Amino acid sequence: MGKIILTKIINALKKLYIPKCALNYKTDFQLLVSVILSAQCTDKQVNLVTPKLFEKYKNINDFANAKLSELEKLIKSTGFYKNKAKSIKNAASEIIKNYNGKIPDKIDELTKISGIGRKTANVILAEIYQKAEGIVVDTHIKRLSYRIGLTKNTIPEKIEIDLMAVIPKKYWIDFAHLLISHGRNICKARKPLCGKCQIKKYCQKNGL
DNA sequence: CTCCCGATAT
DNA sequence: ATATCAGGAG
Repeated sequence: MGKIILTKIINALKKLYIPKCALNYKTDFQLLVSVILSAQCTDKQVNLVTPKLFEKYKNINDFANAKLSELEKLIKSTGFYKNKAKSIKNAASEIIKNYNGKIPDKIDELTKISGIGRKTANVILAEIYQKAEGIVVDTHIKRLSYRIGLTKNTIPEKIEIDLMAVIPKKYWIDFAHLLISHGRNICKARKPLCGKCQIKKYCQKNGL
């Protein structure tokens, strides 16, 4: 599986999807909040709770001063709500305290913040700063990368290293968006629609 | 490795 | 009834 195949896959997917984030947000910190909420939860479900959430908490200071019980109530339907509420409040406080309220633009600084891991940090860098220090590896990218044959690893950090080795850096951000779209629409976790798959000929499973 | 955890599809 | 969803911490 070389870089030439990767380019073909990316070009084929570009004809099907617009490489774009599906989370609804207006400010940088709203994006950060949405990404934390999206852990083990669909973007659709996140977009259902954020309008009321961002109405109550207007900015990073509001989130830093939020009452956990109130925050939990508003994000409950996204699951893991106690952890997520703490993560959001903590991220707001740490960014105000250590970064003067501005979200860091380096992955090492982002992942130091409790509640922000490698996947969340990669999304934040891509969305806010159009910058890629790594590649987003979420559940879709993990699944599709394995099925297509881009990696034999199952640990996200190792998958990320494998992907960085074969994907030209200028495609890192689009690659993640495109694979996630294809994962949602065709290459589903439970019942993949291989008969409708437009990149089947590049896939190691090739319809199975 | 386990725990966190609600909504939806199968 | 069970698997899955733009995961992360201990």
